Amino acid sequence: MARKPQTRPRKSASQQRSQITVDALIEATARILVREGYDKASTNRIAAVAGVSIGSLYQYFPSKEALVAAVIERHTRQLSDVIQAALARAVASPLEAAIRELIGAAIDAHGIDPKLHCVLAEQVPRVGRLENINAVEKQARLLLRDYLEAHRDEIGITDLDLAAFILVTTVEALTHSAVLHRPDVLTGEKAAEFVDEVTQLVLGYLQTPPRARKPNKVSRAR
Amino acid sequence: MARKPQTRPRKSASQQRSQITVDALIEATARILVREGYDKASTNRIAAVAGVSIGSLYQYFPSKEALVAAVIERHTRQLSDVIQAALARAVASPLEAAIRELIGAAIDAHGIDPKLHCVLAEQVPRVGRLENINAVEKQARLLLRDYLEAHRDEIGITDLDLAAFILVTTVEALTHSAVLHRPDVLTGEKAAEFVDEVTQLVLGYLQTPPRARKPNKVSRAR
Amino acid sequence: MARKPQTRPRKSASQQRSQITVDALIEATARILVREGYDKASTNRIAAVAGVSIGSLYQYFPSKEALVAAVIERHTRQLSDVIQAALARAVASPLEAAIRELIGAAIDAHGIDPKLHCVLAEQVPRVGRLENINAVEKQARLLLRDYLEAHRDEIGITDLDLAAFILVTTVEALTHSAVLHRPDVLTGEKAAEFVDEVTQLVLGYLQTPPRARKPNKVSRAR
Amino acid sequence: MARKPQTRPRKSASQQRSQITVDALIEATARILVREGYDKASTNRIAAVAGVSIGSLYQYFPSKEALVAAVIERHTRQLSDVIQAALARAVASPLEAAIRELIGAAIDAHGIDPKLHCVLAEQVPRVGRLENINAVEKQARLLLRDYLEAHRDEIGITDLDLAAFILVTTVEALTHSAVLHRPDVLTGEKAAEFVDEVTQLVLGYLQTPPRARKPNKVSRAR
DNA sequence: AATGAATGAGTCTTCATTCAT
DNA sequence: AATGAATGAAGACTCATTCAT
Repeated sequence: MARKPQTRPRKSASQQRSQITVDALIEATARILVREGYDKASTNRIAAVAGVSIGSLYQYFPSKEALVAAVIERHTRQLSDVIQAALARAVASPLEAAIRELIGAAIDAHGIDPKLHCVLAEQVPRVGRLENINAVEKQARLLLRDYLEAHRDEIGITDLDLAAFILVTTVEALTHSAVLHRPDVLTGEKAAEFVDEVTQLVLGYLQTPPRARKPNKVSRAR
Repeated sequence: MARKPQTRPRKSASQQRSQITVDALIEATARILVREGYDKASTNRIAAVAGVSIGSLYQYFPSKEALVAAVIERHTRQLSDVIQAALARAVASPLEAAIRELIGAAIDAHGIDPKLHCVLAEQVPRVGRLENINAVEKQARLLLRDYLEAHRDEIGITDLDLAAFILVTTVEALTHSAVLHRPDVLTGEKAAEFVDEVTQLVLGYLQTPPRARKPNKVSRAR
Repeated sequence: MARKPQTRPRKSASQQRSQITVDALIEATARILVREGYDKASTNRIAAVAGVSIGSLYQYFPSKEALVAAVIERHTRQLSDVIQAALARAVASPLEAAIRELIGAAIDAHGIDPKLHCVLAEQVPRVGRLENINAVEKQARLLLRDYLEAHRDEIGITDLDLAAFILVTTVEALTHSAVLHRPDVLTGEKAAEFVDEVTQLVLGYLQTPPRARKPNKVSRAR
Repeated sequence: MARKPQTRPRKSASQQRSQITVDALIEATARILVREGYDKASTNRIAAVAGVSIGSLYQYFPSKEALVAAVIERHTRQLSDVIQAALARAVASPLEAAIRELIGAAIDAHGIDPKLHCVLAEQVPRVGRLENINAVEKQARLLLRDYLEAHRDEIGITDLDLAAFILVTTVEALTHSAVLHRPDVLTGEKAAEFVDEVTQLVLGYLQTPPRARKPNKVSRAR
């Protein structure tokens, strides 16, 4: 790779140029997805918005799908960074602080590019390479499980996989749904209340003593 | 709709025939969505599967969007019926039984046509009149709010709108996500455990005495 | 098929309309191939020349290849008819008359649409469905072989497969090449001379007594 | 071409380098034509296979057509050399030996790069300057005509142009067709038989005494 | 009403060729 | 000279929708 010293600057220059093109394409895709929706995101339109020829688009992305996948990946990486950082901070914290950290991270994550997040969640067909939109959640599930394991004696739950699944799903859904349907609760002083409520929800669940649980069957109506 | 009895039998007959055609088209659309995905659901294909000419399709539905909207509406109505029935039963029940009723209803609702539910949720672009997929949730939120209001003294929460939002979102998300990612927890004996856990989550939240809540701020990392 | 009597005329009418469209497309393809060459024969251009929308083109032909294949088939069928008829006449004729019949048929066949014949022979890539351009020759080979078998005692050759191969290839090549490179020998009084010469070539070969053949090796230069 | 000896070594060096590049490009083109067909032979692909940048390709060849023409020319020259050599040997030989020489040469020529020969014959559109694939035949026709002229008294034919045309076309077509459709007759002991048969065909034709020819008309069916 | 042939705007994608570095 | 990024005209093909019968 670094074998041709004299061509390095040249190559570096062209690599830089390529990178600019690639970035412009991803950015244009994201912008179109947000502003006009998935259906309007045709490759020709993306190229035009990126200020790049359609030929260049196909030099870097083999298909429209690959382009959208790149947008997803970029967005996912940003989310992931926020979540990772929060969980890293949380790992040494006591239970409640950790939970608050997690919830705060979820809110922050959903604040990264909310419009894009919605489009990716609602309009992009989860098929082929595009189905790993939920990768972040999976990852969060695993990390949280580890945390719960380390704090096993503080909580009254035995099936930690299930608990992690429930918690991550709940926190994600609440944040996501709040962004979409109740953006008011995420701004100003209401935000703190929202965090408190969700913390309460989660904490109450985790700390329930095992004996309080009654595993009686429910008669489910057909 | 089926109220007009014997009068004008001829027209009634043709109305009936029309209804059959309409149903066939909606059914064909749903089947194709499930079996082949949104992208493959072309109007010509739908007409063919419905055993109807493309011309007739456009006689009853002005656009492809209208067709998909009809599928959504039909599915939504089915979900709605289940939820409504459960909430009607729950309205006179004590808190825990009501919660279990709600969770059971959510699970039942997701069992109506899970494949179609997923496709509608994941592949159908939520644009134009197609965005009322979430109408059921809205309705459930209102009904639940009424219930909580009636049981205000049993619960330690003041913002009932927020509480209803949190509960409905949580239960829906957990059920939906379980169907998609952890179908195992919804079958056999695990199902009861799942209901218990979610009940615990919800009940613990609702019953927390107001004094136990500490509204201290979290330092949210950027 | 003939079950719906009352719709017959209607259906027949639309079938007729379809047939007109199909014919127009094949004819347009052939014309473009002749006038502008294979490369210029784009589906959009074909549709335009046929006075038909591109959508209709794809309603009847799944691909450009299918369209060209249809042209080949149509041309091939015409050639085939001429050859078949000649061989049918020849089957009861004595050797020389049969040979003359065959050569005459080859010339007639090449006169059907010489320009198209050349384009098909020279410009159409023999790949996929398009490779059976040579089907006619194959068929002629088999028919001729049967004839030779029936006249075995008049000819001095044992390997009839090889003989049929040689004869068909030779006659086809001479006619084809004459059309391309020496069109003069196929018109006017020269035509008769050409037929005489080729007849002589073929007849001389077939009638050579076996004893005249000397199978001595040739030293082939590398 | 390689005549300029030691003078100006620098330039000579670069000329040499250029020649290497040119050869690599022609070779790459030929290889791709053979391995993947005409359609897959894009200029970018050719440059890549040749280990040369697309820019350099266009430094040496003004168009794709020029590149393919160079391949044709190179192949044609190789064929030509074989044919020329054979005819040079044949010029002093008696009739039968000369004929055998010619046939052997045709077979050898078709053995030079049979795959490439087929691709050039079947897939490369004969348009523009690409149509001189048949140049070799033309040349052979002239040379053979001269030979026949010199041996006029041994043969029973008056129209030597026509005779040369018939002979060259026949021998070429038989060899070509054998390579394509009956490769078995060109290998092992069958090869000798094939040469014998073709020799017989040609010799029989040439030696027919004029008086044996009967120029009676054929009634050609329309 | 029903039919299905016809429409054509618009999509994805390729590839010969140019040109800044 | 060499490089390879960029270009964009053009091609194959799809599909929602219209309309003559």
